[in-house]
Amino acid sequence: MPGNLPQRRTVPGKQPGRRSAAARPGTAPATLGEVAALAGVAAGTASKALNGRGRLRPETRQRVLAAAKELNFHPNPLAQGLLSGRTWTVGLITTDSIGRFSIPVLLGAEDALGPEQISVLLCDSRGDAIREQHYVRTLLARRIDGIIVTGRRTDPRPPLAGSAQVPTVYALGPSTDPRDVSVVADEPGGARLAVSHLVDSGRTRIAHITGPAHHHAAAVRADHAGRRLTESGLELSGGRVYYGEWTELWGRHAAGQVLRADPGCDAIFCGNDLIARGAADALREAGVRVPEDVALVGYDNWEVMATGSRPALTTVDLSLAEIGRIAALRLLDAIANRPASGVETVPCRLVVRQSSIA
Amino acid sequence: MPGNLPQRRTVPGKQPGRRSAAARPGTAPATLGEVAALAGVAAGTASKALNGRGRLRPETRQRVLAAAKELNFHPNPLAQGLLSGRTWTVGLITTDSIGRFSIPVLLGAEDALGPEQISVLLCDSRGDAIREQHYVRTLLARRIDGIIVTGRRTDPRPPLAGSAQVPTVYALGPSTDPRDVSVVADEPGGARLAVSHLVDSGRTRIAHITGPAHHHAAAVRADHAGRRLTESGLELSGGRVYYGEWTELWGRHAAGQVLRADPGCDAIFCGNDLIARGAADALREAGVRVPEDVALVGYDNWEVMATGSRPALTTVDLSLAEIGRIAALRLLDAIANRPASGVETVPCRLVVRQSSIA
DNA sequence: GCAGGATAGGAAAACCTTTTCCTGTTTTCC
DNA sequence: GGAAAACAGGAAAAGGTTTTCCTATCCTGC
Repeated sequence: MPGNLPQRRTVPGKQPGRRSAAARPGTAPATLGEVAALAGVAAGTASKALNGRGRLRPETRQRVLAAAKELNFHPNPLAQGLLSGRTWTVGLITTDSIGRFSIPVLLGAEDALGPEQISVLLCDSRGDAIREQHYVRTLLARRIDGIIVTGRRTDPRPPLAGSAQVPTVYALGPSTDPRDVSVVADEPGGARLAVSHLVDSGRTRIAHITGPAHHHAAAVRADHAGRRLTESGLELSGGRVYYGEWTELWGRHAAGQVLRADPGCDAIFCGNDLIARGAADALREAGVRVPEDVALVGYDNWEVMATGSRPALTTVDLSLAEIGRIAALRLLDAIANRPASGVETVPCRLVVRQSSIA
Repeated sequence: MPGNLPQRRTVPGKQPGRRSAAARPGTAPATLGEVAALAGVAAGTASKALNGRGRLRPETRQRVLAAAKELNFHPNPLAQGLLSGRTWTVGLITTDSIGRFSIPVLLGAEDALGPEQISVLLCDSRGDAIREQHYVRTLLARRIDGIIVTGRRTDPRPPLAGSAQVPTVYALGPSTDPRDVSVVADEPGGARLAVSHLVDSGRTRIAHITGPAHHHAAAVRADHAGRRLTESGLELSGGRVYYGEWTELWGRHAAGQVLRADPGCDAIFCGNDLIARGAADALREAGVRVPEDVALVGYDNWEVMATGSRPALTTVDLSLAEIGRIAALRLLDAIANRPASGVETVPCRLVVRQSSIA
């Protein structure tokens, strides 16, 4: 009974099947030389046939192609990389361990990189500068072709130390260095979208509850929400922005404050979906109907939160996948020596659900 | 007009700075030859010095080390890989686009792989078998050292097609083939943990609300919750398991059903945190106090859900990071030709919060 | 019949590192 | 003082692919 060995087999050299790793019966991947031998040509010729270069008889080319197919040949990317200086790999460094924001960005990036046969190495710095440095070094040592930096905050961040050695693009949170390439959400536009929606549906006493004032996202959204109100000749309900936390708890508290400050308030724009959800709960429990009495708009379009809320939340979608996709395109540009710089903005999208339908 | 071609130009050699990719002034990474030249030795000798092999005078070794440091030398992993047949890269294929389950697994795996200098290539199949096949082929073509397969479901899944060619470990959702290596959560133990907690705190009329009966997780949790009750001489409140959806909506509905079926019910064990959260809301709105009147235990420890709930949820943590870590260790074993097989179980952990504290 | 061009494909270098083998040189011991 | 052993480091091959250069064949036109 052969093939019944206890699977040891380290044996690097000697044997024809020499890869020590995948010791399964699985044949070691075919090499170009083997393809060439089967087709009866030289290795160089086989390379030309497979890559469509050089001058070959169609017949010869076919023979090589057939041999390659028969042996299930795939060129060893390590050898290719050694010559071309490219690895067809990019690193994605994120500070967002939960993945709430970075995963959609990653998926979008993959969509753009996949057709280029580029894979993504995911590195989670967990918000730790030391880990980030470590990952940058690791990625550089691996000779990756480029780096995408992302995170869960939209605040500008200092450039990646060491990123001068390789094309780098910042997604969602821009670099503080204007010479870097950054792709971010159109936060001002998102805030205007939300407020416009409320104003257009006839609301006039609109409050704004949001996260910590020192968070870029909170500040920008509040700023532009205010401006948009002013443009319609309106003022913030309660006369101020309710800054706090990005939590449901704060949403509940703040909704109460809003109602006390302005019992006639007919809409609340919340800085994120958690806050909006908290507000929805507090309003319902205070006997205020949503959306009939008070319309509610959130931000982020965090599906499970927005659809789990009662009622389901109208909210601003950051188009994270699109941000990732465009970041990847810019990275491809930089890799191909078409460098750019500056901040590119991706529009947000309003997703209308029950919480704002009058 | 030469050099003005429509961008074909691969141009490997010729120029001193030959890497077309990182065209920044950033110097191309130093090669071993350059280090050797600076140290005044042959390349082979430099290699020995840096890798601690061969017989060298300490002085020579130091000279090489110093040169390497000065040039910031890192060996080109492509050349190393070409020789060793390893890429120090593993693929992680997930079906969980949201990342709720796969990201913690990934982080745990990274913790185990990092010290081995192994990086993770993330591939999101988005639950599509075609994409999955595509990714497997891509990973194999890249000569990755191994694959970890994970997802958001705990149901056994068919083995990865083509995985015979490379060490593979299944995390969270096991392979249906018992010869494969799988690392899963101890679902029976988790369910028992939850019920034991309720029983130990004096609850006797315990209901169970969970997801679809055809989901492995729902079935197993329900089964073992029931057994644990039987062991204490108790029966399910309502006399049956409330199967439904993994949603808050179902949690709210079902909580109402539970109360109608057994007004004396004093605890509900829910199949996940969304359901538990829905139940918490429904109970509160029905004037039932949690945990005083009815204790509540969820499952999954989805932080934002469990802590956002009123009251915060006691819940079963799947130890996802630990599952990822162990899966990575098993993969390292397989890569090092210490193959194993079968399903390994990782204990769950009860996280106690307000919803169950009497 | 032959010069010269077009064609087809082979040979070899290059990429970078590791490892094996081998050659000098120094030391040790009698 | 000389033989053998120990030591230090160089030379070269290997690994798989791509590209460049070169040779051999076949035409074409005279």
